[in-house]
Amino acid sequence: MFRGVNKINLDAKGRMALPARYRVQIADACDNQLIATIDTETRCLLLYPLPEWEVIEQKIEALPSFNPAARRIQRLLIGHATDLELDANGRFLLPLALREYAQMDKKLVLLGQGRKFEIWSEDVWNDARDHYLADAEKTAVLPEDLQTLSL
Amino acid sequence: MFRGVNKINLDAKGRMALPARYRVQIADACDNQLIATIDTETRCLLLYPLPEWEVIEQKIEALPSFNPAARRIQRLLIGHATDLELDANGRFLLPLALREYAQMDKKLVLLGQGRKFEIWSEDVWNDARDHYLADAEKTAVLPEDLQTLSL
DNA sequence: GTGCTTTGGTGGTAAAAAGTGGGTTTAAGT
DNA sequence: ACTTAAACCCACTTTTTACCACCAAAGCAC
Repeated sequence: MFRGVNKINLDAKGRMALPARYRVQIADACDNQLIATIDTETRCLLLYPLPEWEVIEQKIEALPSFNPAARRIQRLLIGHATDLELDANGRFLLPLALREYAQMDKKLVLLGQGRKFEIWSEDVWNDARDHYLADAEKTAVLPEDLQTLSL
Repeated sequence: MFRGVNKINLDAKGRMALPARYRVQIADACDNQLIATIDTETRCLLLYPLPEWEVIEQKIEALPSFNPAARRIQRLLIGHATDLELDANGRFLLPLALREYAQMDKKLVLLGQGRKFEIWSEDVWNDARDHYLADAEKTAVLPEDLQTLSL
């Protein structure tokens, strides 16, 4: 399970370093084979260990192709999915197209999200985070499970 | 079950010492493996023994990713959750991002809350405490169980 | 009550690891 | 063939973390 916030700098070549504390976990989960794609709801990127992604990809592919919403997801998610590999220093190159989608400049935030990571432009993340903290989604309907969740 | 209020000082590196009276309990509850994350309602932190946290995390992680309220909780709670380990002197390092969220400087308050702890900036805690004492929440509707609770 | 011992809290230091930058080669595309 | 970009490699700088030592306070015994 991946957790936590990490401030990360993108270097001049568009590379980012995976924080060291995740390296062993990544190494034996997927042999440093990662997949990055876009989040369809928000301007951020999703980062999966390859085996984890393959499961999701299969589910997406299995969706009925005559359904417009399904087609949308297929094109966006699978269409933007990119194979990444860590270099000797634990870094990987984020493709320009994905960086542009997520409005990234130098400062990024890597967010552990269980089986995957999210990568945000720091500015975009700060806005989203403040928005969430300000109860923005509270009025939204909560899933049954969540209403009884005891922290 | 964790109980009690403890005044604690943060040192220059952002480390805090776990009060000695909780040490044995923590050691055999979770082998000194703790998780800190943010409280979404208030500017304070939550501190869980790892096994305790994992139960919660699994519930949150299983929520549907296309539900906005679920996404909010996932990003805020799992996104800010950080693994902590006690050093040889019973201290752990609070990540800068969490310290900033909870507006912490030097003086903290550690609050036993059953299966978890809460960590507050002392100033923030004093304000919140006074606020509670001043009946601010009295008009709110009490859950059924609470109405019949006998102290 | 006084002194000694033990335990908890605090601060600092040094070694290791992680992050960062760049240069060179190889591949790819025009 | 030439230009551009990505992969690989090497080296430096900064940060982190593990370890050590000291001080203070509390408890115990005499």
